[in-house]
Amino acid sequence: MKELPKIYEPQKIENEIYARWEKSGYFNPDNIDSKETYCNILPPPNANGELHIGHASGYTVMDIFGRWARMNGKKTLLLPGKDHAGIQTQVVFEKKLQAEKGLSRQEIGREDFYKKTYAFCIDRADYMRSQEKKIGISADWSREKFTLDPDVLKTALETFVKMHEDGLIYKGKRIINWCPRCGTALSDVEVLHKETPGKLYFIKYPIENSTDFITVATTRPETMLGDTAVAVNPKDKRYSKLVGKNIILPLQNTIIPIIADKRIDLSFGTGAVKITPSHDPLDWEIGKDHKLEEIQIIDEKALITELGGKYAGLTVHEAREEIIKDLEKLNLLEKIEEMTHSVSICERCKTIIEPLTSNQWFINVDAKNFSLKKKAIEAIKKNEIEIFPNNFQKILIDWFDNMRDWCISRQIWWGPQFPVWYCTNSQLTTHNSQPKCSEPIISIEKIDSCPHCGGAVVQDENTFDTWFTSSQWAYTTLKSKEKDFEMFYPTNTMVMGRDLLFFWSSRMIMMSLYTTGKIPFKNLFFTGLVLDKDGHKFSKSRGNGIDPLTVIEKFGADALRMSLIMDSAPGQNSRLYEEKIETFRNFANKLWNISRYCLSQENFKLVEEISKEDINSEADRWITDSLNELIGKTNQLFESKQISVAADLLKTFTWNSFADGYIETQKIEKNDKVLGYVLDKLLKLWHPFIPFVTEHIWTLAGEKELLMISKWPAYEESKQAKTSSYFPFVLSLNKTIRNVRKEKNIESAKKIELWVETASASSEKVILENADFIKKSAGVSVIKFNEILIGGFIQRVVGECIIKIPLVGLIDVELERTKAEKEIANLEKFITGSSTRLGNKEFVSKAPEQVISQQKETLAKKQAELAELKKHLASLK
RNA sequence: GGGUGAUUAGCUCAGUUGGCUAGAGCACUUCUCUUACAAAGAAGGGGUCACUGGUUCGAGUCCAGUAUCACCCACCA
Repeated sequence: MKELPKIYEPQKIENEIYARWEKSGYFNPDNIDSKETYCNILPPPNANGELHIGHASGYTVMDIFGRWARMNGKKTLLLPGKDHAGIQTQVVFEKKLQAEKGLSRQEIGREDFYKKTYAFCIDRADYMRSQEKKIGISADWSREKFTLDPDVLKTALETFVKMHEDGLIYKGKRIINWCPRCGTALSDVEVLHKETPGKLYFIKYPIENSTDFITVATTRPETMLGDTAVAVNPKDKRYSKLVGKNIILPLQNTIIPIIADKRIDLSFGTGAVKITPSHDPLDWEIGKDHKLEEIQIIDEKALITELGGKYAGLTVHEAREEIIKDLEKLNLLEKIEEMTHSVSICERCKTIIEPLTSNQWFINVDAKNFSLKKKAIEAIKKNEIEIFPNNFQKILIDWFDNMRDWCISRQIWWGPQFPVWYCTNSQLTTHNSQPKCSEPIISIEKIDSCPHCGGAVVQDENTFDTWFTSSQWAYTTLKSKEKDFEMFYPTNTMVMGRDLLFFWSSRMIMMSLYTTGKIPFKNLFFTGLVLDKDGHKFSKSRGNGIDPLTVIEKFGADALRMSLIMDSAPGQNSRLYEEKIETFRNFANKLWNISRYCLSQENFKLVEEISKEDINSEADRWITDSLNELIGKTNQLFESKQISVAADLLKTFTWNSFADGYIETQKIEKNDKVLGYVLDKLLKLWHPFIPFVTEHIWTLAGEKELLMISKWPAYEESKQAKTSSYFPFVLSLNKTIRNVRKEKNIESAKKIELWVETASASSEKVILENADFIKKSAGVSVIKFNEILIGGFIQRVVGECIIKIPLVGLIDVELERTKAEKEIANLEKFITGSSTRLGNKEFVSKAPEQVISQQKETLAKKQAELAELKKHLASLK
């Protein structure tokens, strides 16, 4: 056996191991022969940058479940991909274009811009794929998809066609969120709200044919140019007489009505609200119900339109100042109050959103023939999808309940254009003469001329919302091979960050139910956000980012994986920092050294199965039994998706039981077969978490096949002993003796005597059985039971035994007294509590038998210990 | 305004059907380079489980309320 380095060096082996996995072909489910399948479609990162720590976190979770499934013999598919990420990528690439070539997208034109952005994405995707491999994802790269791949896109567009036929899609003028900087409409979820200090302006509107006024309060006085009504609550007695009358809108001098609407809050401002249907969502709703005119006075660049009269061309801000000045001159400004209110901003560029009416494409999410949101709610309520953490279920249902129609058109260039064509003759001909030409033509294939009149056609300028394609990802990816779709859909697991709850998970559920009639995934697992040491989000502006590749280079991929999943429950945020990663680097090294020790044993090899004959000692019984128990618990925890608890359990077993306990013991009582058996199982159990180091050790141990496809350990009930092993007692006995030796500075060559007092026959038996081991490892010459020892000795309590070590002349009476007193205090506290409980009739009558007998047993034991200790204390004078 | 989560050792966090004296890692103190491992080993200190009530024989765990923090949602003009 060649000499192995003391320190595990992940940098030297990880790439090679990944290459072996890939070459083996087992990432591809086609090469696994099984009837059972497992599928996780990986969330596609935006193909415009690089991986960040959040991606690494999600990927780790997915890969852990994936590798677990594969080792359980399932045809396992982790399907990777990339997202074109419409607006975001357009913003990123425009900046790049400007910085590198000094060109705007308008200067190179739509077609060229699209081509260049596409090439950019493909390039980034290549780089990102290499990053994903570094993390160790066992994904099938032969099936990798991009949201704009022709086959993927075709399926997505077919959904659009079908939805259009089913009447779930309409194009109409509605109020939408408009980002003036991005120059596009945004859906509700793409808008953020920010509490901002502002002013509330109270403006007097003169009542027609009267000298009276009605005062309205507004934070946006400039929108009054587009007012078409003033509304009050019908229950508001202050204004009931005015409803039905008209006012003269100042500055514009138009006549508009005073209306009653129950959506108006009596308690806010003056209770009277100016209604601007074109520039406020609620006003738009009210305007629609009252059939009010819509006057667009703000354009798509956030400038006042021609309809704004003398203010035309001003920015919103300028117009506001001018209007306030003019109102003051007219003596129509009653007062200004300071207030904070929430301002809508663009999720991508933080520009203030202008609500305005615009002609956009919408999905009706609550159609009569197929209510997307109701179907989704129904599936969730029936628990067809299990959600981790479970309480996200309610949040999701609430969100669906309040969901409004989904605006799917964007006025950007990057992304799939609507497959909709208009005949250029449609505007020239009357509706009656050529009805069909005025209808839009929906066609996935490119159209050159109008099928009705042969005239020229133009394609709809709009581009799809990114989430329109992403929401179909669960099946568009699989549908490019019909066999895959049949085999893997619905998928087993979806893992995503909690920030995607509304953006993505919700829409995937809706769209999948519509298109396939089935849920997209059976399990929906949310990861929390990864934060820095102080609990802040990682961000470029804060400069606190942790680059996954740097971490991998420094500590290894295994350490990164562990640090991302440990100490975190589903949906909970977790923190990441170097010291934490270091502890898992240290753990990988520990496992490495454990293995190094094992491999250094003569004739060592990994052992798949052992029989009863192979178990020689109490230590062997204990470790194999504990291991079996560990396997059982690990499997349960995997089933319930508690991987961090499972990893914690594995770590405790590996470090404390196996390394510190069994290996130390077995240096004296060798049993390489058990050693090989435990290591075999541990490498398998650890593999999903830390695939690189385990695979490496596996190979060094002489295994020819890959660990990645080895058989996952099964709990064997028949093997499990009825009672737990006494061996931990031997270990602690040993430890206590060694500790005494150390305290008293007894040189290792000097043997000591061990006098044991115990009423427990089983303890005595165990000590006798392990006498050789105790003698050798603790330097004991002779062991005596229940004999009277006179003279100086040190006394300790171990389990059900009092041990005495004669050490004439070496006893520090003061120290011994202190120790004894402290222990006595502890015991008395426990005994008091325990006796009180046992004296309580209710406890005795109501608690389960097992709890009571256990309590009694412990109490008796502790009382005996206490008596001994008191005797001992008395002897120490 | 509505909702969710958090609150356990100096720090970061586990603790899933309520049951022996509440755990881990890091940090700290003391000792040890003993041939798997100093990225380690041994020993040790450190906690009224945010607060107040309730249910229960028994509560870190269940219920109600309070406080502080974080996040999310919302058409507060």
